[in-house]
Amino acid sequence: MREVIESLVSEALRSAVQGGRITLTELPEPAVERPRDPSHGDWATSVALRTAKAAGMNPRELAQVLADEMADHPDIDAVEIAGPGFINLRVSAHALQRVLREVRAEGTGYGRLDLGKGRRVQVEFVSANPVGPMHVGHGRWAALGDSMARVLEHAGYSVEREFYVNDAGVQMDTFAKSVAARYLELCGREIEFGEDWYRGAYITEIAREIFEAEGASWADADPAKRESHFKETAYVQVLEHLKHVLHGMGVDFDVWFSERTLHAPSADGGPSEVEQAIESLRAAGHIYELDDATWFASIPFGDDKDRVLKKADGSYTYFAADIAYHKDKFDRGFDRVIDIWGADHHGYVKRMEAAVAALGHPGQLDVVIGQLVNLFRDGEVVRMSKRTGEMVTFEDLLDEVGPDAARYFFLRRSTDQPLDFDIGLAKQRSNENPVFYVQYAHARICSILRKAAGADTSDDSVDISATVAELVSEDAPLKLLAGDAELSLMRKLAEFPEVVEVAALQLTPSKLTRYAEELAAAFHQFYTLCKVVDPEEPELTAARLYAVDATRIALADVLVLVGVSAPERM
RNA sequence: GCGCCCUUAGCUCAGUGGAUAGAGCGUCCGGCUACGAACCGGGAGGUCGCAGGUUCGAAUCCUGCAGGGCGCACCA
Repeated sequence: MREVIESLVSEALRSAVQGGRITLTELPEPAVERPRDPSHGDWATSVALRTAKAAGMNPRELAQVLADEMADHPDIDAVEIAGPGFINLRVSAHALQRVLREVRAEGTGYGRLDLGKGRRVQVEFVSANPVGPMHVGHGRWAALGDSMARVLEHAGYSVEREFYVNDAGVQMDTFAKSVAARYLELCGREIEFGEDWYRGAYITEIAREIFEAEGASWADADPAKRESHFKETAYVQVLEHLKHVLHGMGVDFDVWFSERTLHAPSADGGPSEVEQAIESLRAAGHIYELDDATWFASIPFGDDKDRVLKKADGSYTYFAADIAYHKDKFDRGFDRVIDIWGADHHGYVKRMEAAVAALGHPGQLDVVIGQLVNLFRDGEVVRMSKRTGEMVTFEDLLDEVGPDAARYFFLRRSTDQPLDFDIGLAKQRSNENPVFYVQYAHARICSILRKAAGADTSDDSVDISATVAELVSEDAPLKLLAGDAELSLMRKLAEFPEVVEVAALQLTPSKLTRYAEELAAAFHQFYTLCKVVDPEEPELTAARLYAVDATRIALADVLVLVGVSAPERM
């Protein structure tokens, strides 16, 4: 619809210039927007205000010339000039009714766009260290990343979801030591527990599983061998657990990328990917040696200071591995890479962007910073601590509120806003809970359709799509849908492709929950004012059933992008 | 000290340089002998943190200040 309006305005400008009614050396952008106030119409353009000076006319005068050019378009009912020189356009009922046909024809594909033109995008998110349970923030990244991927797919990108597994490095060793210590306790040994070791109850659980499976045989083994064995056993367990929890919220990854593979020698025994990445930067002239360390000159790429890649002791920094990781991503052919990180990593963004630019992919990395989650229960802050073992984990939260409420609440705030998550509210089945408000609209529609079809309302096996196929006819006289509530509903349905576009361009899936609530509200208002099933008005009933079914489809579509179910009954 | 994010109604938050700044909750008033009242309608409630600047026009862009959050390793 936006394109239609934009070309209408551009056409009016061109025609007015050609006809000599205005004088411009250059045609301006159409500057089309949706007015905040619905009484100003469906669309407005400020083009007359912006170009009045260049055209040497006063804005209202210019607006009048342009309005005259636009008046005859079949999709436009009214063109009005308002305020200092806005041109307000009202879309015709006919054009809105056509939207209903579009929604039903496209079904789950309604709102699909070709912004991506099939370009390959990778979204990397969660990437929690596999040394313990995920915290609630991980849940937020999971919901955010997965919905972002869904939106990008809907907008025409080819998307892959990836989880970076930090299976190398000291936190893995700490993890192994911690598990080994608990294991030795179970074997009845006295142990000394390191200060920075992990103390969560889950460590003891893992140790117990190993103890039960393998007995006390490792108690007298060489500590290094024992820890190495425990590391592998335990981390695989944790990783499987992470997959399981994420899957429980409907989040599944295409690729689980192991950090270790970056450090390992190549297949033919040559240099590792980390070494190759450094060499590739060296070849491009971005590497120097200082104080026995190898440095990446990142300042020229906008970083605050240059960064060490290889330390004086010969080992590589985490950043070096991350550069290799991102080089690997681009080597795999992605046109665009999106990383979702917690706010506690924002200091890392500049150097990563610098590295990606130095590797020859400037501007192809987007880092989305997600602010943290504060958990509340009945107004009280719930503290999270990775070490005390008393934290509320992402899994705990999911068990308590369920995947629908969890995903919906995680998406409801914009990403750069810290999220206050109220467990009590998420569990409430009341009008205070927005996820139920939206799902209720969908269930209510299904109920109307069942009722209209004369279906037995107690029969749970009634299939809604079969009901619809029988009930809703393409011959329905949609021109009868001309009341305010009906027009508002159709306007809201028409907005969906724009919402997908904005969410995809700005990487802000939170727009979806807002839209879902607006669409649900438009439907509830329509329902209150318009009786759908009326035996005395068969024509009107047919038309309204058509509109109701289109709403059902669009609600289901937006909920798919959010990642929340669209129940037929509640 | 430096950097990033935030500051909008009593609360939680929307708000792509446009018109009289919006929603939900809370509060007050009203609506089921019609298809799901888990719903709908209406009222009250604002110096958009403060001060400058840019322009036809600023909650939005720029600068400074204040308050809050998070970071500033040859850690990962």
